[in-house]
Amino acid sequence: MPGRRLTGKDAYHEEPPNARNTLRSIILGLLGARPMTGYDIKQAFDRAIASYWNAGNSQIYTTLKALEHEGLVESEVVIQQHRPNRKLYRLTPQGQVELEVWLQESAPERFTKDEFLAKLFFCGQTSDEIALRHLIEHHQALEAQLAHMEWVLQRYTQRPARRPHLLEYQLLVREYKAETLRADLTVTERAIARLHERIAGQQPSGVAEREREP
Amino acid sequence: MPGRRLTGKDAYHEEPPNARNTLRSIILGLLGARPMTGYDIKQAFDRAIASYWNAGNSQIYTTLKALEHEGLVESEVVIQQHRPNRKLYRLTPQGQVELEVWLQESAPERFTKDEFLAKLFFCGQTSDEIALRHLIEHHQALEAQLAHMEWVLQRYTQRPARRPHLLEYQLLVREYKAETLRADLTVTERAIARLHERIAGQQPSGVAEREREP
DNA sequence: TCCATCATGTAAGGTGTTACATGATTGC
DNA sequence: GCAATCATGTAACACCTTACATGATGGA
Repeated sequence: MPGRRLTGKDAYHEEPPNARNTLRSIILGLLGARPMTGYDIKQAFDRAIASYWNAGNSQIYTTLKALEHEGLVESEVVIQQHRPNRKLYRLTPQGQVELEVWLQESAPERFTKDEFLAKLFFCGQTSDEIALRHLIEHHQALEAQLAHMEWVLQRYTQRPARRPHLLEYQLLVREYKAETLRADLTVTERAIARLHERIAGQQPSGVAEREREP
Repeated sequence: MPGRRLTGKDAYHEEPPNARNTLRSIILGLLGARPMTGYDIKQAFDRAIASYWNAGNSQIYTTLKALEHEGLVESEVVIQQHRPNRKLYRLTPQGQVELEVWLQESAPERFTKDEFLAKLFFCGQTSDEIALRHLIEHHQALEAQLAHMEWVLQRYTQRPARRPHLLEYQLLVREYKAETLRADLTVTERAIARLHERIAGQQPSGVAEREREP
């Protein structure tokens, strides 16, 4: 065990200038509510957080190990009879502190990446039909996202809720995201309608085999 | 001209299963409109694309090199008198093809990452005052984004525009993004108002250690 | 029998960010 | 004199994704 006396990270860790560490903070946040396994955390992502952050198992398990190595979380193996054992993680006091620091820091507003918009931006270089297809597919995806959110919302609000105060902000985020989705749906619909019109109006001579309203 | 019969890359390139290559495609898209230098491309990002994609110089210049190495773009050095020379890139026919393929592919809808929402989600574990601060800062950031978009919009639409068809979709994306921003502003304002009320209503007494629910 | 769920991971490789390096010209 | 603009890059490293590996239980 090399260099154990130095409390692990403080001595030669030095927080690289490059680290954003959002995933770590999210995991700390989840563990702040209750002890969880890697599996639980993955489910939390898929059920509640996926629409604005996500992570694969590989990232989750390795991050948990790193956090434990740094003393921010600790684990305990819960032996089970008819299923694989669970490795249950919980925050240490240090982890609690780190979480509080993160919650108080302002989040730097970094641009978000959106491949759909990036592609749409260049659609002037291809045909309107293709652009229309992208818009329609995007519309479907937005509807699916909204549906998923509402589906999960029910499973959430039916149970009495362990800590109503925690739930409040979770619902706020949900509302925020839902509102954004609805706005996106509206703009997308408007764009689809406009494109439909344009395409119908400009090609009275049949191109391939598309039919249109008399 | 080495290995021309094999169309260049097919032979030993093999496209790793892991590659999304969005940045490359965006650069191809920009060069599809007109020849550009790395510097021009960076400006295009900052001016037009930054709200849904961005890249640092390092990524741009290395990607341009990679693209040239693969034969999708070619460059020519333009000598200048009183400034550094410009290395002007343009699409090759191959690059044109790759761009068209990308424009036709459906964009997989991947979740977007939003550190602000992630943090807000956990704000039940800290004080309402801190949450309020985050919301206010976020509101300011949203307004700044909108302002920037409108500022750029003017410089754009004043000039007669080289190719109006290209501009159309660029304006659509802008409209889309602006609409989203306005929706976000509205939800944020609503949340701020609610929080203000709550905070005002619940603490006629001291601030320090709150804890109670009558 | 086949598939989904529970549960924990490793390996490989692409993507993105920050910091650093250079250097002339123009405007305040 | 100082800062911004023009212009091109490299190095280091953190972050994220995909694919792969394992194995029992319980239901259709």
